Amino acid sequence: MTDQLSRVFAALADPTRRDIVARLSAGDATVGELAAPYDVSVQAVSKHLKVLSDAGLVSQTKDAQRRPCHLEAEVFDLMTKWIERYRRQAEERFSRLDAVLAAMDDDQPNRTRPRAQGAAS
Amino acid sequence: MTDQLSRVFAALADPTRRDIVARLSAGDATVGELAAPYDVSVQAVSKHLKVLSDAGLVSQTKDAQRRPCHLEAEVFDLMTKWIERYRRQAEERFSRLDAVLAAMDDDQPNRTRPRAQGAAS
DNA sequence: CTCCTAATCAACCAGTTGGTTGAACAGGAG
DNA sequence: CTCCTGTTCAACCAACTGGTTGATTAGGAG
Repeated sequence: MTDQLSRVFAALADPTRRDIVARLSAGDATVGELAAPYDVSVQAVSKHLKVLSDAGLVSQTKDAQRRPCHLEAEVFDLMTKWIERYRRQAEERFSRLDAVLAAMDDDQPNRTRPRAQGAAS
Repeated sequence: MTDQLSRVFAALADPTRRDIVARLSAGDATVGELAAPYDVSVQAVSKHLKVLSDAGLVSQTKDAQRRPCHLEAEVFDLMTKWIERYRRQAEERFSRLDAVLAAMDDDQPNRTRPRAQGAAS
């Protein structure tokens, strides 16, 4: 799982990590602050933050002993782009199919419909 | 990992599964057709399809022995909504911080700035 | 009916994941 | 210096993942 997109999706597949992202979207926070609401160890949260930061979703800076965490929102674009590409493609296919079916109905109302496979590349 | 959002993110964390989604966005396909390009067994691809269909990303119908797979694009909205929510929130926070910094500059041009953490983009 | 094809089920294996505990490190505070 | 705080490192464990092979089911073709 070497590529960033995989790391980003994998990072967000965990509810605790999504929750951490949600809280960081409201403002930076230290590891301890982030760990407080959960009944898992600070070490576990530290691991979650490592996963998030390996995915490029979070960055950490130094402030004495503290490591304030900051959300890197740009990485979201990577996902959004990927998602939008295929959603748009799928939707276009639907409308094309609809058009074809409509044309066929106009043309020969009683013909059986083809399987919706024709647009495969 | 019970909730659907987790299942969707986890499903897309695998490059092979993302590739399958990409191909299905161009048109429906059978398990065998989907397995052909990869050098893994058909069983492995069948497992990938189970993961995708458990996530609600893919549905399978029956056509004799064949199981044509179809992409369910609506599930993408679930992700997009989640992503957009927190990205927007984070971006609003940035602009608010920018406003604060601007106000400070107007007020006392020579004061040292707080750590420029928020505006880093 | 028998044979072939498409797909899934079942058992197994190596590697990863999310958690634990205990030790270590870095940096103020007394 | 010593102590306390915040965080990470290291080793370990149970559960899950992505892959394999072999058996099984479902359905058309001869």
